[in-house]
Amino acid sequence: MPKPSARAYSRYSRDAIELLGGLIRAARKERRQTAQDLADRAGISRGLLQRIEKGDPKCGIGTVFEVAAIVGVKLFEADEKLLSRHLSQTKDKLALLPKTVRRKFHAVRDDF
Amino acid sequence: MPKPSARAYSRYSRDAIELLGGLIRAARKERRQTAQDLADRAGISRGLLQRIEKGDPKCGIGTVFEVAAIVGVKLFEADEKLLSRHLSQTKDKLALLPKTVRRKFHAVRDDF
DNA sequence: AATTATTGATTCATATATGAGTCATTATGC
DNA sequence: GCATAATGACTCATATATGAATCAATAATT
Repeated sequence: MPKPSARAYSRYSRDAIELLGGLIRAARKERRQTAQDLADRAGISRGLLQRIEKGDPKCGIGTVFEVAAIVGVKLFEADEKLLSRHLSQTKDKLALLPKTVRRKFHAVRDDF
Repeated sequence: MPKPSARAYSRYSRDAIELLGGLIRAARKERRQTAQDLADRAGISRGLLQRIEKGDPKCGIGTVFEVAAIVGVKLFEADEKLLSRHLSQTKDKLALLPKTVRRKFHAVRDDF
């Protein structure tokens, strides 16, 4: 019997996660760094690092980003300064947007 | 008594995650989409979406990326085609790198 | 102004990710 | 070729993320 129901992920998401993991692994090896060593630096277990590098969608985004940062893989192609600037810009933008959104249609009238 | 020990995240990681969450929230509002509606589409609870948009590091990377994809936030600033190409390139590169790395130094001689 | 939808912030039970450990395999350095 | 370190693939116990539900506050429509 197949497992009841895991979560479903789109192709795009899976590719992106797998790519991120692959980039991490490549970067680690280029630095000639051991999996155990990187895991230690990131404060995680070697097993978890293995799943991250393999592209497991069920890893905490915090740990993944942390590991990526350590080996120098950037998700936004932005350095620290640019990143925080972009961050505050986004916050400003959010402040302008309406605080709550309202669906345009109350219900679909299909009874005619 | 302060909580024993949560995990630590670097400034960069926190900023990156918070930025991603903010981009998601901004994109959702621009589409005039309800939090509940987006959560439904992503197959997650509204509470989890809330944490994602707020930038909680402890969310599964799969769910975060999935939500981002739904509202059109591009990871790696790459569309679907570019992403899969980059992915296979990385795989090729990994095939070339040494399968295991070896630490250069067995131990640090500090006994002199 | 009144009504109603949306959101943010909780709490709690439960599903599940993570750490620790083991084992077999393989590559590396000598 | 040998010794050994690194890796991949498991298992299991436990910490923790997630879903469900609720409530108050606030914004948006009529």
